[in-house]
Amino acid sequence: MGITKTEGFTELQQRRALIFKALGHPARIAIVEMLLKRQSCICNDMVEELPLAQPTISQHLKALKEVGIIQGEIEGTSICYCINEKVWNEIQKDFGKLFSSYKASSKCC
Amino acid sequence: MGITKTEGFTELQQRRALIFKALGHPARIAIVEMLLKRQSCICNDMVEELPLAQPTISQHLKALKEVGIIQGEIEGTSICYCINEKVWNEIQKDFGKLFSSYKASSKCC
DNA sequence: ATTGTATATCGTATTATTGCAATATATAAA
DNA sequence: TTTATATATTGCAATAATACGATATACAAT
Repeated sequence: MGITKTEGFTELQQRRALIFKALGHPARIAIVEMLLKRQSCICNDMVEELPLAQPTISQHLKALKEVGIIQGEIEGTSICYCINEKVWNEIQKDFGKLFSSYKASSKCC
Repeated sequence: MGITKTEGFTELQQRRALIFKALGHPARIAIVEMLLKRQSCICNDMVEELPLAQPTISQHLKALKEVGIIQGEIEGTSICYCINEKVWNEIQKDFGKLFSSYKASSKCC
């Protein structure tokens, strides 16, 4: 139905899914990569670097902002985006835990 | 348009986006978590544990299999799924690199 | 052969996502 | 005030994703 069922899943599972989903688009990956590379924030630079129209990029920025991965600050006539340190660290920690919980096994496959 | 533009993005950006997207649903997170917890593989167990119908779960398993995160093996009348060790380690490494490339900065925001 | 069990696939209704043109908004500069 | 620049929002068309009933497939047991 296009609608995602949430009942029956834990809060953590839902949160993880939302974060992964937010990063599940090449444009949003590219945006995050830009913000990681230049510690200083950007904005119109993204519109010039990415192969998408300005409204589309604005839309992707909004999606990343909604889950807390990035944040923006007005700076004159432009807007300065950057990684949200707190959220980023939380994600890094949680994903690290998730990925390292794997123990190889010959029990199957 | 519902269709994702790929031209203009690197192979790595696209690969990362596909992995994140594959994990961007609570059911698929739950499936991966089950496979992480029990080293031994599962199958019908997922249908019994998850709050979704069997065809829906089969669909989610397919999505995870398509990006290589999990793999299945026929075992009599049932199918035994498990994490794909090689792919999992690759993802862990790449994501680790991505997340650790962040350097906090007071240059903005 | 028939029955039961386990999965996958098909078809389809519903909703979400993507992309962009047009437009609105806001600030800075002239 | 007018103009230019930077972003966001709206509206919409096209496509993808989600969920599930119905059905197909495959094997095991009787």
